[in-house]
Amino acid sequence: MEVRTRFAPSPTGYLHIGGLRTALYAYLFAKKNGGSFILRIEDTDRERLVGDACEIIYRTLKDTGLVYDEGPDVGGEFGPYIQSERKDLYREYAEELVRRGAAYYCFCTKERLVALRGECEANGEQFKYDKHCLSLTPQEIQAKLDAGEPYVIRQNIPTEGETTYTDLVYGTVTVPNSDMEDNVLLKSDGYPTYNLANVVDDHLMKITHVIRGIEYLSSTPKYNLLYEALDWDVPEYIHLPPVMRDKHAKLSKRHGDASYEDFVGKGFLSEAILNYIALLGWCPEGNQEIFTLPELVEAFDLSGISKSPAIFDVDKLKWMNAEYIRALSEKDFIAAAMPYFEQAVDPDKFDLSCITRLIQPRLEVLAEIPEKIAFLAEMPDYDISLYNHKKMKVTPESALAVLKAVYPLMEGIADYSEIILHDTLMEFVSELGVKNGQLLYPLRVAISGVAVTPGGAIEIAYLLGKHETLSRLEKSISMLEEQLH
RNA sequence: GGCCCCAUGGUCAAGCGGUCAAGACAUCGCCCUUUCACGGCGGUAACCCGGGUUCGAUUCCCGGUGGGGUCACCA
Repeated sequence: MEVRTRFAPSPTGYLHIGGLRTALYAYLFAKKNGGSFILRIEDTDRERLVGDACEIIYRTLKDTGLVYDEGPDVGGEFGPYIQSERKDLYREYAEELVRRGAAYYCFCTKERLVALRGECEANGEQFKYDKHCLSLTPQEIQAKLDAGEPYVIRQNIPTEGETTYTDLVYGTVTVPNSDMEDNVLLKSDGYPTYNLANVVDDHLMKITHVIRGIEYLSSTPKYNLLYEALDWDVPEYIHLPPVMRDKHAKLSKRHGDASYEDFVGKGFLSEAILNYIALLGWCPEGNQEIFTLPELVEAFDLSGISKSPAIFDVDKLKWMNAEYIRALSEKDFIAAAMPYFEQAVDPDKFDLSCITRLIQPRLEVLAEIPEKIAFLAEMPDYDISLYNHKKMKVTPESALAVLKAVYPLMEGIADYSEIILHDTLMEFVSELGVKNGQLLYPLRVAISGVAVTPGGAIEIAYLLGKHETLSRLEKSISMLEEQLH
């Protein structure tokens, strides 16, 4: 039988990291087994809908390469793939469940439910619907229906016994039936709840493996009771441990945790994010950590899925992102970095290939680019204490002397290329009989104006061009002269 | 609180009865070096506790503790 998995998000906003990981695993499992990956939108809660949430979901899955074989915007033979468009379907099955005794009409008012809840709390008991409407006669039910009384359809859970199933990650899970409640299957607005919709759709869409968060682990027996009542095959279950922000809390928007889009906005590469979250809760057999999507598909195996929560570690994501940045070809790097280049400099004025060579190995996230190259656009005001370098035995005084000596030399370079610059300066170093740093360190400060730069004096002098370099050098020399005398 | 699930360094984690208990991130030190990175080398750091089972438990069982999940006309 063909393996079919699905990612079934509810369109309530952006796609968070945990949700994206669920989608990833569902995709990997399907593809690893040569199966299909389906996207289904679960929008049965009409009050929590967020306008463009579906678009965000489509876009994120496309950006990350998690292409779904069937879904709202791509079609498929089991559509529609948006639950609100399947509304009428659920009522049929809810009524069938009623006919089979696995569900029943409930006309209880909100007020009665609230009262019941209050009563339970007063007695220190766990609230549980009391099956009040289960005792209604068919005639009574029909009368209420005819009178147009609002109603819901509830699942009729056995009061005794227990329900067991086997999860492919967690193993055997057993829940006493008495602990489960007669949940609402069909709401008074005619929409199904998750309890009904997930069962109906997973069956109709021929989903073979249900991959979802662990929050469904203990309610799965309820769903299985539904499958059984309808004489349907129960799918395999793969529940996933949560992705945590820290030891106590899950990653969530409410706590301001970053979403996939936030990370992209900060200069994280899509591939790096996906690679990192793949390893959050799953471990491949070997020690490989950097994986392309196809490699992940190849390596993915259920036995590597962890059972305990995993804390999201931005530091490791940063490291991995840096690995991905460094692996980019020059062309790809420039393309990805261009928006950031533009924030700091006029890209037309600089040798981007050279800038790339300098900053590519020094970045963890693309967003660091502007701050690292801002000095190229304009030399900042700086303090002459920058010239102090103990190990190099450089002081503002020694710097001044060396800068004055090197100025005419640089002024005299006719063919101002990186190589000539390098050879000229290195030759001068040996003439002076000093260490490289005693010339190059102060020179770098003099033309950059900052303590830390990507690349050294030679590269910076080249990037700046002869005119700008000399002008900055001149400025630095006069500043030193002014302040030292 | 009831029920379900989980438990190896700060973090991700390998391990699946006998290991000096992998690897990665972070951290620390050294090397490289014109600053900072990159790169290379090395260090610090872990089996939650108590009972069993066994010749032998990180590994199996039970209890405790700790953590997570769930108890909606949300998913």
